[in-house]
Amino acid sequence: MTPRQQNRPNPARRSEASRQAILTAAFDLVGEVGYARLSIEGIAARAGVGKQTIYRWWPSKGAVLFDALLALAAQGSDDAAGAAGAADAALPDTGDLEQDLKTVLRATVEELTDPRLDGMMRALSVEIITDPALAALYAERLDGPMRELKLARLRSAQQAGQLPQDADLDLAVDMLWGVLRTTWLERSRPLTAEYADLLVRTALNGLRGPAHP
Amino acid sequence: MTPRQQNRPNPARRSEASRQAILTAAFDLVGEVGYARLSIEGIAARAGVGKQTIYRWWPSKGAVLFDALLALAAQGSDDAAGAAGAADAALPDTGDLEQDLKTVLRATVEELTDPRLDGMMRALSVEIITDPALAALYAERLDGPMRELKLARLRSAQQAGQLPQDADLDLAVDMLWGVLRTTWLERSRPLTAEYADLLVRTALNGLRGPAHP
Amino acid sequence: MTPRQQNRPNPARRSEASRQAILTAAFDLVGEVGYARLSIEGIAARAGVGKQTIYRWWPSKGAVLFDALLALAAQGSDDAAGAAGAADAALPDTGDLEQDLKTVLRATVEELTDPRLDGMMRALSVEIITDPALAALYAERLDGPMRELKLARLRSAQQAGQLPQDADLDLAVDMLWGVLRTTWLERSRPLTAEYADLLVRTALNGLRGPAHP
Amino acid sequence: MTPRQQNRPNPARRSEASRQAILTAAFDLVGEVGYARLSIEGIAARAGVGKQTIYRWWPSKGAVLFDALLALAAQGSDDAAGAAGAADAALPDTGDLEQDLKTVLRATVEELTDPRLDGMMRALSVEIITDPALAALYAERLDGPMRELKLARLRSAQQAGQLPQDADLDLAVDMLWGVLRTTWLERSRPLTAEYADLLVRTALNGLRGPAHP
DNA sequence: CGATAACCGAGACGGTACGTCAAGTCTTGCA
DNA sequence: TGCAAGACTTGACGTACCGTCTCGGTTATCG
Repeated sequence: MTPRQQNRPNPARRSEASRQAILTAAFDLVGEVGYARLSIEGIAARAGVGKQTIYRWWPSKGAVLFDALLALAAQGSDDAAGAAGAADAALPDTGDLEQDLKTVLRATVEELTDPRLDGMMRALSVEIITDPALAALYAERLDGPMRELKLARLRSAQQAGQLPQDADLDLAVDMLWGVLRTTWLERSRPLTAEYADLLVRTALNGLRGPAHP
Repeated sequence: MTPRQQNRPNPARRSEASRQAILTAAFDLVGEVGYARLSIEGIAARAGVGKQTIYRWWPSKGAVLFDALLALAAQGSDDAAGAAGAADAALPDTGDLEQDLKTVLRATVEELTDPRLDGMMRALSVEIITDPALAALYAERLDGPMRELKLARLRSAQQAGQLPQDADLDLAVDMLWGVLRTTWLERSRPLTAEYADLLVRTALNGLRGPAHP
Repeated sequence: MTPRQQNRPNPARRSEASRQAILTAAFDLVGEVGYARLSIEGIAARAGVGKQTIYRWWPSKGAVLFDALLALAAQGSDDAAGAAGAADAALPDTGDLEQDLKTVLRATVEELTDPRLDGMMRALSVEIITDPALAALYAERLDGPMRELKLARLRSAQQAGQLPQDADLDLAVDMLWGVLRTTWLERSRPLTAEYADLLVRTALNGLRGPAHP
Repeated sequence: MTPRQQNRPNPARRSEASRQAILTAAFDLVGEVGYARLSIEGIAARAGVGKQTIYRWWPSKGAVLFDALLALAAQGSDDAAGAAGAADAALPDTGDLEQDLKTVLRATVEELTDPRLDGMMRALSVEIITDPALAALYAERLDGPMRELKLARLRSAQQAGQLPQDADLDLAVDMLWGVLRTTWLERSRPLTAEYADLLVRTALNGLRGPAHP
């Protein structure tokens, strides 16, 4: 028997309408007022919901944001390359690794430039930085699946001989998307398609192995 | 004539003791209770200072944290490699770029593992993500000088023929320290000396190799 | 035709077990946590009953308390002199009015000193003060019958020539029990048998007519 | 040295305007919406004051009501016979005890008939019934002084030979005003001037007559 | 005698108010 | 005037209950 958590509300009786309203309100509000002025009371009011309905189902503001993003991902599962792409999606694989990566990173740049997604992602980032539990959840549910897609594309390239057999693919992912993420978070330089291209070129060089051993 | 700010208190009459007490209290508290529970009132109380004394000299909690880190950097200016190293410091230059970078990144890993610095840096990161003005200040006063040191070391290697003339050194810095930063912020994997080494090796490959093969 | 209330539950199908459990829980809880912390949710939980079962049969918290006291009275109908004595009981009538009244008021003092009854009566008093409808119900169902018993005893004394024919017996009841009640409610002095005795002596004097016309 | 309470706010810096606004708002609101719907938030909002300002200076809603009534008493100190009469006031003393008492009790009836004072007094009564600490405060600060005035008048009558030397004057006060209070609280009969007169006549009989015949 | 309507337990829901914490502003009195 | 102290308004926190409203699951008549 699967162990049951006790004292928890019964998910079977959960109001789907309220859940949707809350996630939508959270997403809308974070885009309108930003993270600093985002409040649970505000979300509840906007969603036309009692505060307790939020506290009943989510442990923290961050968890709500997280679910809002998850819902967004599930909804927009057609956009294979989307940062919030669904689990069954796949990165493009035309055989040309560099070109494919550029396509994907340009799309990511596009997303992070959209003010609503920018606000949402920043808010979630703050929560993740602050709350290790949420960070773990994020790693498992959002970052994990996404990373798997990326790794799959790189493995495909590896099998095609475009990357060395001993390349650290995990690190490759960090280099490509991690750098992009830091640059965006710290606003250290404008995010452009050119920047994405440069990133891909340089990182791939590093992975292809020593040019001058 | 330098443009004058009006309605501002007179810095000449500022109490240095209070300033020091506030910065110390901020640093201590962020290490003890974390960012989420850090409050201006708490800092003022710990510093034995009126709240107004904080509001008089700093525009936001983030600005206090920022100054606290600046003070820390100034104080520990002997540690050339420290993330908080002073402006006149320099990165080690033994002629062996890879080894030097490993040394520096290992030191950075060390710092980010220290709970007090970890707390402080996370707190500041949150503020920077949220507040573009603070991000700009950070870029100018802390990240900028540090980046200059890093660029200097890379330029030195470039002149020594260890890096191509057309290598994008700014991007190199992003790849090395930016990846480290993301990994730390998201706790996506444990920060170790080995990870630092791997990072250096791979990134240098990317820079050394032909960008346009 | 007797007009029927519509939309009301069918009393025939009412669960007696639940009714008893609710009244018992209400009585126990008011004794344990006091009026201020008494809640319908608490009563329902303690009684192992759904909230709706309370709302279905009682219009307010006060009404529950009222019924709880009524049930108590019906249950303890042997104690003729009890404040919660049953309808068919009678006050003692030995022929000695003063002595009989002292007996009854001492018993009342005894009851109001019992912590559980004290809590219950205070709670009910609060509801009565606040809610005129409940006050009317109380007057009709609890205070009324009790008052009738008291009046009966006084009338008996009147017929025995122990009280003037024109004495206002209603006022006499107020003077005896009303004063006791106020003293108890306001805790303005300790409730003792001696106090009861003094009360009886003095009030009877007032009723026996002018000593110095 | 008088012992000082610690951790308490400094009364010297208290805002008199806020204090007045709160007491006025409490009095007005209790008259408008009644005790059941009276809330601290409501009082704060009506007074244009932060909730914390109420919690800073009063321990409970009852304490606010108490002070509101005290303020009312101090303000209306001219009305010597008022239930809220000031400490230096005195009951009328024309030499005719019965007439004087009728005058005073009629005035009390008048007050308790005023909807605003009725609401206020009911609210305070509920709090007093519930909270022994407030009951003690009430006894000391409001009921005590008032009772002293009443006792003074009765003592004067005693010296004039209108009451026996061994009459229990405290009980006399209970009989006169206590009965009135219970009748009012329980709404057991309409409060009229006639009722007040009857009460005075009967109670005085009890006191004048021989306690031990 | 099986359907079908009701009560019942449980508890999710939109709300109101609670009492607390902290934000940022303002005032007072000391140095 | 800078400062410590702290009272002020504001607003959000997370909790407790309110009274209403489903949900399945027993009963317990009635067709």
